[in-house]
Amino acid sequence: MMDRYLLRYFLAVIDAGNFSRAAAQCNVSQPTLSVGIAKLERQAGQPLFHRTNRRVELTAAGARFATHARRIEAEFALAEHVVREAVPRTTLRLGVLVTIPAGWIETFVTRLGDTPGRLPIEIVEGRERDLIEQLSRGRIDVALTLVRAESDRFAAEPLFEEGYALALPASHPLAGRHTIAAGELADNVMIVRRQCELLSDTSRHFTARGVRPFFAARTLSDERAIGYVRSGLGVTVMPACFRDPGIVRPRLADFAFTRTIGLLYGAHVDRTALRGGATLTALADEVRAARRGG
Amino acid sequence: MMDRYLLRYFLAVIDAGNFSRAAAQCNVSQPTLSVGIAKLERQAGQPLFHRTNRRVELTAAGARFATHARRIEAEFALAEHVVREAVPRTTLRLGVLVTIPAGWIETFVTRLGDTPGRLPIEIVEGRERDLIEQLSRGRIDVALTLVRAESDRFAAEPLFEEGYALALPASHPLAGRHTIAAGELADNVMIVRRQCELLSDTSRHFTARGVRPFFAARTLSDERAIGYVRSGLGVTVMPACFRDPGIVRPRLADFAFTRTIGLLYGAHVDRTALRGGATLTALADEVRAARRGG
DNA sequence: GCATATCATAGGCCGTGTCTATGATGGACC
DNA sequence: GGTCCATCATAGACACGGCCTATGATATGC
Repeated sequence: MMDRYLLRYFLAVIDAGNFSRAAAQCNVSQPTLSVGIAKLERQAGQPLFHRTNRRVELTAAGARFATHARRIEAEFALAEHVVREAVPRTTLRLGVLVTIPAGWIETFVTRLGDTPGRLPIEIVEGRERDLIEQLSRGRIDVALTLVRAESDRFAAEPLFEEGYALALPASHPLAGRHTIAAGELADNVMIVRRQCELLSDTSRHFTARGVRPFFAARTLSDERAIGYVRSGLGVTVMPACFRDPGIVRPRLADFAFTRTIGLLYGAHVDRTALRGGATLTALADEVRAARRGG
Repeated sequence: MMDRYLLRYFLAVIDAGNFSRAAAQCNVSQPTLSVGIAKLERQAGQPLFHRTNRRVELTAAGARFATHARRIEAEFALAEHVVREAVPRTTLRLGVLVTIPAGWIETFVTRLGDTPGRLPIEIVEGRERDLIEQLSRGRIDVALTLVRAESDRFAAEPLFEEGYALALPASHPLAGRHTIAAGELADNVMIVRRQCELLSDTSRHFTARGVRPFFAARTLSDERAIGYVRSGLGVTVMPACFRDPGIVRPRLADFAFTRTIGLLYGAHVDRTALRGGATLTALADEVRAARRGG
């Protein structure tokens, strides 16, 4: 496995023009450097230098390799430098729970263009556990996701709390009702939102009440689920925040689950610095506004 | 000095999520990986992971470092790959002797745009010895420079031979003459072309004939030298190929030096492949045409 | 409170990168 | 043509350090 010190030998030979000077430059003896280059060539599978007496010249393979070797060394130097100095992040990596309406994020991103002091943004979608994992890996900086009382692993900023509700087509016989019991939906075809954080609870709720529906669709997208509902394919249960002209959202009786949506901050980020930039403030405002007005 | 294996440990921890799984992934024991990370952190000057029991999370420094670590690993993989496979060069790196008229190269580059099968080109200027060094280092592929009989280090393709001549302003008293002896220029102010491959020979030629002129300018650019001559600042000696409306080029008596201009091919390049592409053919044609017509 | 998971520490083994010493080869120079 | 000097390659010894097993410290979960 090609090691770094071999690259330094290699580059030194290129720069110095011969093995002896290269060895001196690397603070090793000439034989050491010689076996090093030999080892590198063995690993490369072919000679990297043409040894004529009096001087060495790169072979074609050596010339190709040199470009990458230099880049690697430069990147090492940069890495060693950057790990010490606190360079501010240039992009905000935002995780977004899949069960948050896509429209909110679209609006947020659209309006972000006008926000002064905004950061370039990078969005990563995922389920709750995906986002938590990405957050702990340092792959994202902030997650717009569920905030749970028991999750104290990350600094949390709750934005709103909401319940879950049925989603029926506007033409559904029960569309005018305010609250509907599970039993009343016994004959209804249903749609499974596979990404839902409450999937098993919902399933349990119905089976416990003797309702074992046929599932007309299993989807990972809430937008498609809404489309199916609107078209009359079936009904489903979704977070209350999802609204659409073609569907109604009556309560499901005795289904008291709620969720709190908010921001979770990765352990590696400077939270105040992120809030200082207007980006996250804009996101929080947008989410709250969408929740109220949606 | 941060070694490659430490980077692999580091990245494995990020990917695996904890030290034990990372160690397994690297085929080392957990303690080995543990001391490896500790070593890396000591070299980095600060912790890269937040160790809470149950899991590890990247620190801010760790997150910054991770980007570069991944890039380095990717580049290593690429280097190992590229050194084996013969990927054709995508650019032709051309060295050009500084004492070759800039206009030739400009015309060549301009016309190259129309040449089918051309390679993107990258030009490196330098004196003869600079180009030879770059060529042997594999930094350039071909050099348009002096071809000497005794230089058999590189494959050579001569294009033309020429002498050297005086350069006088068109208004100079001796401008009409075909040949001028050094002694006739005793009172003339001269211009030193510092980059000239024949500088010392020229100087010797004059001093040997008792001419010790005042030097009005020392320049590294032939175009500026011509400008000085044209403006009447002084006279100089240049390769015969330099022409300009404002100057005349009489011979310098008993100055029999000539030079052969041609292409030198780096040891690392596949010469036939390069000629196969139309780029070098175009260059050779252009140089010969400029020489004839110039 | 025991079982289980985590990462850290200690001490010894051994691979390998390093050294010095020497050889092989090919100009340069008289 | 023989000597000198430069080049890179090879051989054998040393020792640093990366690796192991064994054990400890600490927190979580049933």
